[in-house]
Amino acid sequence: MLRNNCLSCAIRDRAICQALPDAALVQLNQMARRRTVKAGQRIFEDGADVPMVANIVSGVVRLSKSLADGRTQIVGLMFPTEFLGRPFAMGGGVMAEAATTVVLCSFTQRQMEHMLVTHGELQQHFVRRTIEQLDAAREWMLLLGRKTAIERVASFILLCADKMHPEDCRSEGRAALAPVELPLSRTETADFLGLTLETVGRMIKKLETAGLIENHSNRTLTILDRERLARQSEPELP
Amino acid sequence: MLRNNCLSCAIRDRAICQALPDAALVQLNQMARRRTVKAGQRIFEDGADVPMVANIVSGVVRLSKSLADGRTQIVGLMFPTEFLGRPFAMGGGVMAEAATTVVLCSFTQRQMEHMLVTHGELQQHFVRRTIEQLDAAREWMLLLGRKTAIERVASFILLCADKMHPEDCRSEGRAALAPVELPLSRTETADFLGLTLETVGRMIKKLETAGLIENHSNRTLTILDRERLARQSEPELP
DNA sequence: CGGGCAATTGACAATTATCAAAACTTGTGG
DNA sequence: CCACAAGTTTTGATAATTGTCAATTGCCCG
Repeated sequence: MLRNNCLSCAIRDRAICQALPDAALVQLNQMARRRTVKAGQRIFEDGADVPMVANIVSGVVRLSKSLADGRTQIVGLMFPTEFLGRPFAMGGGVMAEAATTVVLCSFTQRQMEHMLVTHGELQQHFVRRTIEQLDAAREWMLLLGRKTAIERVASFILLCADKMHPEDCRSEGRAALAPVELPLSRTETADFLGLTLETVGRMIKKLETAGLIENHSNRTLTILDRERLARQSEPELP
Repeated sequence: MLRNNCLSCAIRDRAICQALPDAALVQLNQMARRRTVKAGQRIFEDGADVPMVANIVSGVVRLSKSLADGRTQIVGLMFPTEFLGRPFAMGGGVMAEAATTVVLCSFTQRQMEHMLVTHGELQQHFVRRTIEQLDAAREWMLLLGRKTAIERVASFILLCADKMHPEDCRSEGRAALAPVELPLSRTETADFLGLTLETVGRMIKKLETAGLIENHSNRTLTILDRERLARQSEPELP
């Protein structure tokens, strides 16, 4: 009896499961547990009793680290199809929380480790995902260490747009683009960009005044000129 | 005929090779190539003709990313026994250069991929190393996004001390500690900490005035009070 | 011993943070 | 459906950390 149906899963061919042939999915089905986590709730803490890993089916997860006095840095945002957790390793000192309501397809760490060892292609997909996270972290290090406040905010808006509407990246010029749902509050955005909430707000306004975006509700905006926004997100060649 | 001797290698049981039994080392020996890179020289660029990977035998490698206008961020420092390069993936947009004179034990990407697929334990050690790099990157994101200038400099000195003299971490209190060789110039340090070289210099002096360190030549210093330096590197609980 | 790069020092500017108050959402319950 | 409360966000005034620019000093190596 299958508790879920991997074969008809929304992310079946975009998550790491894509590495597995239909046949092998039966095995996964027996281990997978669907779980919904409401916005703001903790998904796992360092040193949880039962270490788990999961595919993100929908929603956005934020990973964060903090200093003892409360200063917080969001060190990663994870979107649907991404793989959360760390087989073959512990710790890392990050906390995972649901930024929006999240649906997970979860496994125990042990279960996943077994699958990875058994299925070589799955292991390779996992390695690739991990390396992608490393690349994303380093890209963000460049942002945190060297970009100005307005460049950071522009980069963040583009990141959200690209992750939420992958199609639009390719569409040319200033065609009407779908509104972007920001998965973070101002405070969280500030913690992601290494700024204060006030500075984030001011920069968003600046981008709006410049006509690059249009700000609707607190969490929604439309990109009016993607090209100029991209130019604002990092300098161009002289 | 063996070009090197893995069995007697200085890092044989600390690099990922530790995963392999002596018997399997014969295979490695046939592929490994020792290579010395002088300080400042490029090790690999993104999209090199022959993608390579390597164990760092001695010296320090810096990984960096840049914006088009020249702003640079060092996104990783790699020390002896660490594994450089990315099997099963390309790109990442980072440049690897020798920070000091470096000795590498290098392989082509293809060779290493073959070894990883063939030897499960090696693969797992590689995964663990990659995850360690991810953790290090995230720790640095916290530093870049949220720490003050002096906290950053203190953190950097401690990082160098710990990586160069792993023994001293355990030694208690204010016993005489070996002098620390900084592998980076002021400019490079600034690019690692997301500061300017002037600010780095000022903070080093501040730490010296406070009696936490003693600054010898430009690249050498001694930690006089490790405990207080650690306290300066991040805040403590109230 | 001198040339050249690297580091220090100092004066000043600027970006971003801090603090405080007002305006606005959002959700709840009558 | 409206009113109200709580939490966010915006706005403004001011401060502070860090950056910029320029000049000097120091150090390494031929």
